[in-house]
Amino acid sequence: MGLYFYNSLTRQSEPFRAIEDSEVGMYTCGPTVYDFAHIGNLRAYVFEDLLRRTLKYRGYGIRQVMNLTDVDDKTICNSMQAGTSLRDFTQQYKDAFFQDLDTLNIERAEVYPEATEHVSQMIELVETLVEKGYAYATDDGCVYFSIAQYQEYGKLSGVDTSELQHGARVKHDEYAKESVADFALWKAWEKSDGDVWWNSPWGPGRPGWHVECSAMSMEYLGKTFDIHTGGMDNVFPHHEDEIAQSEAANECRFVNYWLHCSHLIVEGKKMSKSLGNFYTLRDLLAAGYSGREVRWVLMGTHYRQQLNFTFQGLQDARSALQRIDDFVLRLQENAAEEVAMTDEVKAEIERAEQAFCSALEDDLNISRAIGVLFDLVREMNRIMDNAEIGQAVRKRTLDTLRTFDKVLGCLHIDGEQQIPQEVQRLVEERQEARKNKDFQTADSIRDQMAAQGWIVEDTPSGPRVKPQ
RNA sequence: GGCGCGGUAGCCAAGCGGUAAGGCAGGGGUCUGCAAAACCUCGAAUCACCGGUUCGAAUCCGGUCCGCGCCUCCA
Repeated sequence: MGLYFYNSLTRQSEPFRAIEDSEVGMYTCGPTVYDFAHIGNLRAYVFEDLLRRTLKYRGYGIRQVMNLTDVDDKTICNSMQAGTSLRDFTQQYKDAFFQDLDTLNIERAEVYPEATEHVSQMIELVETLVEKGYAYATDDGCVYFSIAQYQEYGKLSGVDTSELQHGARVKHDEYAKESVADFALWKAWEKSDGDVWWNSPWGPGRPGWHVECSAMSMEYLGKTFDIHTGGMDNVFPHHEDEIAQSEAANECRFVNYWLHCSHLIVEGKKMSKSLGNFYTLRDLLAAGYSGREVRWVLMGTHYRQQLNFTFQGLQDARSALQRIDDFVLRLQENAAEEVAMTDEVKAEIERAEQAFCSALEDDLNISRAIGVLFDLVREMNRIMDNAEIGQAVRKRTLDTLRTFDKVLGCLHIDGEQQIPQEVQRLVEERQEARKNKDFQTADSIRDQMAAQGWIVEDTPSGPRVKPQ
């Protein structure tokens, strides 16, 4: 059927057509590095990783750009409170961010531009907008984008600028804006900014938030590119403003497909520090969960669906992954003899591969894809229960799982688990005892192994050893 | 107030006009020295509720209730 995405811009599912198949340009809104990422942020990054991996799986080349916002109000404020330079302050969270990506097995983007390294490009963009009459400078040294000048403003979010609720969180008197909906492209230096400022044609100051993504996407992906993603909350104003800036300045389409990911709630409630249900990845690791368990949970719900993150869900993930691990282990056991692949097996595998792919093609329907995976696990287990299967089938099935894992990124197929000699010796001793019908000794050896973190299971073809 | 999303078994979650995938948990069974794993099997008589459209609706339309999001820098 081909790849389909739900495009926020048109509010419907559309077939994906890349500008160039060899390299899909993708801009994914990245972290503001003033704190550790929380699981809500990470859900978005996992979603973007799934998107990236699915595109690759379908044969596209990728050029993904993810910005690191290392200057904004909060970042400046927090760094001053911490008494460190903006650079040192953000560096620790940049490092933490990449650690989190690794823990969740999120593939690296091709480029991670930092806002503070691209201020000159942002200034250029603002200058262009001023020249073209889309932006105006005020007496206090700020520059604003004039919504009134840009006819199509609101086309992404559907907001009617004339009906924007005034005053909710804006201090009217703070800025000399022509219209409340106008947004800052350049913010004049204030005392609270400390030593954080850059020179500009409008005096010292720093770029507005929205302009960074327009300038950096243009720098690394060109004026028009394929996909732009982010959280639902970015639709307005952030992405709306990006469209306005970019299309006004470049006089061409900015982005072809906008994909937005829904938020998550925790144990049925909105995640918030005051409710005590606010978690970073570190919190979950400290509680004994692994990165892949967290990845499984964050990935398992369709990205446009609100995800209910629960500790029960993490437990469930552990069990589900264990089921797959056991299946992989079973496939990896040496088959005594070569048994040809039957048509039944071949058909089963091909059907699974086909169904897995078409599920993902349908706007990344991961839940359906995972269902296909488990269908395959059950069918192949059934086949193995009923007949001896040979190496060819095992290899073919493992290859299929490897292919699935290119997208899922959390199956353990080729990680070699070395069984310590000591444990191996216990297994042999236990086998000896079992042969002599000395089950008391056999069971006590099993307990001994368990104490060392190893499980032994008896199968028709001999003992199977796996870590606890 | 404006705009938008969602409510499916004990829990998580697909399905979005043709009679309810999958995972976890639970009951029963097969296998096993015992286990474990695996397989088989049982389980939704309100798919939030009320109307409507249709031969047929969890799926479409209208209303109600509940949860959630955005409305100036929050994924």
